[in-house]
Amino acid sequence: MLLAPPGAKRQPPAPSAGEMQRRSLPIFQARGPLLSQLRSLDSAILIGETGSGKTTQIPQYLYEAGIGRQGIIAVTQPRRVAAISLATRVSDEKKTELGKLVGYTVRFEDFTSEETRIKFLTDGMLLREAIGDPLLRKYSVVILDEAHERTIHTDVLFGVVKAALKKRKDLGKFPLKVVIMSATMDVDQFSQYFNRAPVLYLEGRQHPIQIFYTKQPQSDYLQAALVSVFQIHQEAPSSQDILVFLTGQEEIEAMTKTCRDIAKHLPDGCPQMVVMPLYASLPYTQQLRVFQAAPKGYRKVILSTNIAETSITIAGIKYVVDTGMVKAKKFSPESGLEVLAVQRVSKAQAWQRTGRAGREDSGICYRLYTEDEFEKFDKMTIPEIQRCNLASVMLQLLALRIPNVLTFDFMSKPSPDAIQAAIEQLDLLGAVDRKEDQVTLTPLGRKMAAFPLEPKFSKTILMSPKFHCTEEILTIVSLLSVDSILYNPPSRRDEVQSVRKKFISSEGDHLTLLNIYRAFKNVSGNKEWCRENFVNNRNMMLVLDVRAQLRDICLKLSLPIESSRSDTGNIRRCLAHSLFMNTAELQPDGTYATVDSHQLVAIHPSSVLFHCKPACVMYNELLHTNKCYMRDLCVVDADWLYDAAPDYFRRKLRAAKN
DNA sequence: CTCTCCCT
Repeated sequence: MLLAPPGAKRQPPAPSAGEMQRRSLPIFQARGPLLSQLRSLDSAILIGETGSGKTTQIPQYLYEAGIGRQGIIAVTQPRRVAAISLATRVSDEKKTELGKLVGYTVRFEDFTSEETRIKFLTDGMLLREAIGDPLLRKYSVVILDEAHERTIHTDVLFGVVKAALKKRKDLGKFPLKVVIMSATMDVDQFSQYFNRAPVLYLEGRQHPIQIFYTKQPQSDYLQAALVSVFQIHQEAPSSQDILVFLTGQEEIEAMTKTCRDIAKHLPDGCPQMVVMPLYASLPYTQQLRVFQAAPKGYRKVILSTNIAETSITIAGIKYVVDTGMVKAKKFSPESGLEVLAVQRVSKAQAWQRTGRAGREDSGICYRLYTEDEFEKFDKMTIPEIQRCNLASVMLQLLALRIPNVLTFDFMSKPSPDAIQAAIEQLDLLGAVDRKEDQVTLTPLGRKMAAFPLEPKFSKTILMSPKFHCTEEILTIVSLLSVDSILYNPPSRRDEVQSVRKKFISSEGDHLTLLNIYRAFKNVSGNKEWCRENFVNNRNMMLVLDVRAQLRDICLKLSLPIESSRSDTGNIRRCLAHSLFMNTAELQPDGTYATVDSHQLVAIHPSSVLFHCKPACVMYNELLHTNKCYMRDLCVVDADWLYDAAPDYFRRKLRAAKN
């Protein structure tokens, strides 16, 4: 043997069992090429299916190879639970305590320290950090994972990291490296966008899944799903569970009932069946039931929305039944309306659903559409950034000091109409100045950007000291910025109504919610009270966290925090300052029309004002489903609206005269 | 006479 070169280290100890396990992953093959690429280049695209181990291994490879030791390696995730569980797993693999070398940051939870070098965080969290530091100077490497999901935050981050990378290169210090990790989609688009970054492909470890299409197109996907479930049920061993993808709560509850009824009258020798609904607004304890194994001799049938596509993973699913339908939001910039409609899934989404059958073993997927129909599905789901109101995004870009937000380098550009509509909304709220195609943030706008909220909510908070009702506005905004705290099981409607009566305010939903919050605080957040009053305890706990965070921001901005106590007029006057563009008037024929565009709208049946006919209302949002519904309403005096935004209403009056 | 889903 040759002499070791000077300074060479001694032979490293033999790899441990855990280390051998890590080396056996298929991704280990990609280690060399990836590291040499990232030593010489700024960015790389990594394509690999779930199960390739890329998310847990790549950050460790980079760290172990000493790439980016001078800073932190960030790994973003679209979901909180993913960020938390990945950090836990990687810190276990490194045999370190969570929060030391490996940590995570999500809203309300920060498990990092001075020592942290690998940090998992939600994409929304990194975006928020970027407002304080657009160059992301803490980070040496940013890994954007699950990029194919194209969440609105990931899409904005694409532009933010691309700009930061260039700027840091131009400055000639702390180079930033960017890794985009995605499933097998969008590859060319990613590479093009990141200056023709090289693409590495990784092998996955999926189990084989057999796919069956229907021979004929199905006119009734619910009927088809029902037939499929019971066909599988009569043929397959009872230990094999079924996951059915449907579109919404109502549909799922109805189907659950039908399945249970049919299951009662099955022929002898047929296994028993447990049917479980699954959707986001279901109380947490009921969601947890889908993880429990069914008793022996029983088959588990889960009827789910797209929550089971990515957010919730259930073990032991052998069969997936895909109706090919999904309920999703579309944005029409012309009308400025968000439309929630049942529509076809994309091919990418269909593959995601199919994959849910092969997580531990081979699986079977029944697609309730023909192969020809499938071929006509869109390749990808339209990125969220092209389907949403952009007011928040534009405010964030302005806060990031992007030179010209109107020409921001999006990977998939939203329509100019959507961008204009967002700027218009910010202008009405007083957040921006517009001069010859230049949009800049006002001091008010900069304060608004400090809140993790929709601009109209931040505006209300900032106006509240003037009305001496900041305590109440903080509560109302918190209640409105989480999923509904009200649990409305359709089968117990009468019970819900009678129990809720005591909280109802004739002034509308905002004050009704405030009453419920106050009652909840009076019993110190009692769980039993929540159950009895059909209040979603988990969401209510979230409200407390949100409120505390918003209150902190108010204190940092030195806002005086007062309570209006029983004066509800002041609260509504304050709300008018941010909802004045969302108002509707009662017409002689008993319908409502918006003041802004004379759109025909209706009061949503979930509103406490549903059976009332106030002359003038303001609402939080319009949602187009069967009808165009106003959600979360508040009774308002026309005079207050005029006081809140005189210019706006003067313009409206002038437009009406012409 | 009713609300896919995630996130700061």
